[in-house]
Amino acid sequence: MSEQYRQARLSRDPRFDGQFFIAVKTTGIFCRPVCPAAPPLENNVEYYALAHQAMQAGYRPCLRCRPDSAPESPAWRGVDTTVERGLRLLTDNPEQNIKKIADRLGITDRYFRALLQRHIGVSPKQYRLFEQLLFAKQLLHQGQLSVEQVAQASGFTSARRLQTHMKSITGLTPSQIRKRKRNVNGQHIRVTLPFRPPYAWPFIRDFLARRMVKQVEQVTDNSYARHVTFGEVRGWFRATFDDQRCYFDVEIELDDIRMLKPLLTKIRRILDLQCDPILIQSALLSAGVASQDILHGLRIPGVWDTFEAGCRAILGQQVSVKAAHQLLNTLVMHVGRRENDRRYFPTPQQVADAPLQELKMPDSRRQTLRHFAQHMAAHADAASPQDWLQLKGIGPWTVAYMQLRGESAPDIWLESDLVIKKQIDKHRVTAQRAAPWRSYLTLQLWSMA
DNA sequence: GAATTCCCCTG
DNA sequence: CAGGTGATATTG
Repeated sequence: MSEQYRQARLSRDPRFDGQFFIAVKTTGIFCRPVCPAAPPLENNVEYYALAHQAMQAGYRPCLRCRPDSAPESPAWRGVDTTVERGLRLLTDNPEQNIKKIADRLGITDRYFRALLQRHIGVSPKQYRLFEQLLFAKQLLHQGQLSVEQVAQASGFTSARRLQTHMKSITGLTPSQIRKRKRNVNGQHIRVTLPFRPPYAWPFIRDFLARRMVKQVEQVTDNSYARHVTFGEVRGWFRATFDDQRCYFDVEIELDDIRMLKPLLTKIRRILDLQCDPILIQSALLSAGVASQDILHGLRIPGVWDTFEAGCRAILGQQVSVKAAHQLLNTLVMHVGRRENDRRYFPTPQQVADAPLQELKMPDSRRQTLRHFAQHMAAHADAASPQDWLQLKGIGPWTVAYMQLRGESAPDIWLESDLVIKKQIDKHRVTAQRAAPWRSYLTLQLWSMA
């Protein structure tokens, strides 16, 4: 195992970035496999699967390669182990208390602590703290936000707390971490979101462009931008693709800086940045996709949330992508809130209350859309696929589409889709062999049509 | 015990 | 003024 690590770090191959971390015993610093610094001697090196473990062991993050900005490991790496699920829950629900998380895992909080301690040597609380610190570190490097704002954005209740912890873990104060002067005049917050190459940007771009909602989204040759809302909080982002450096350069405007983390999580999902393309590629090959047909770096193009995905799916029933696109734009034009030249995708309540007469489609589908919106308005947080299926006019295809695009679920197989049916025969693929990544197979087949 | 808040220092 | 730090009272 350590021989593989050795080769991976010496080659500095970005495909290994985020998979493990290299701690250097002589300096007390830990790095990413892509660190530009001279590779340390094997004798002086320790390997860790998680940045948190290296920090727990007393190492501080390297200032050159910034382990805080390594791409996240795939969400599904060992998706069945309780530990991995627990870690994911801890990061995805930073506010929720440990006991609740243990409940969701079906174990007691005491056992959860013990489990984490044994497997990764970090307590749940520490894990969260390290996570916050790494995020804060990234924001400090970006240089747009004050220390106070960074503290807020990374989930600390005060700048004081950020300071103490930052100093105790890295030995440096927040402003020392920020090597350049703070850029107060910068218009936008800027963050880089890394991915593991390759990334099939042209595919994602064209996919998004063909379904783009005017005034809400904007797709250019190398970027995707949109206006968003988190309840009352409004925001905007633009993610610009950088193939060379293997990241998206993201500009952000936000009313409430505390929403920064949730927004970045959304963007990561929409652009499917945590995907491990090598894994996907081999899944596609074993399903029987010809190697010259394979789209290298294929990702799932996400949408903002399941409600929006549901609207898109319902409006896309029985019609072409082009017609669905037309309907979607009509819906947003008439129902979405408008402010100056910007427009926001409508909320479930807004759609539920709208007459929807402008939509040129059968009345039954209008009803479906309305019922769906009412349902989503009533059960905003507890929406589940089973519930959606109960609604008249929502069948397996629609639900699958919602999960594929709205949740970026990796294993959605749109078997009832007409295009997919044709493609299965034509290319003689065995979908089962692509599990648990059949969403990618679905997209691959769509793209070949 | 740890977090929070406040005060005051420095550049 | 922004940021860093020690001291203090309060809290669970």
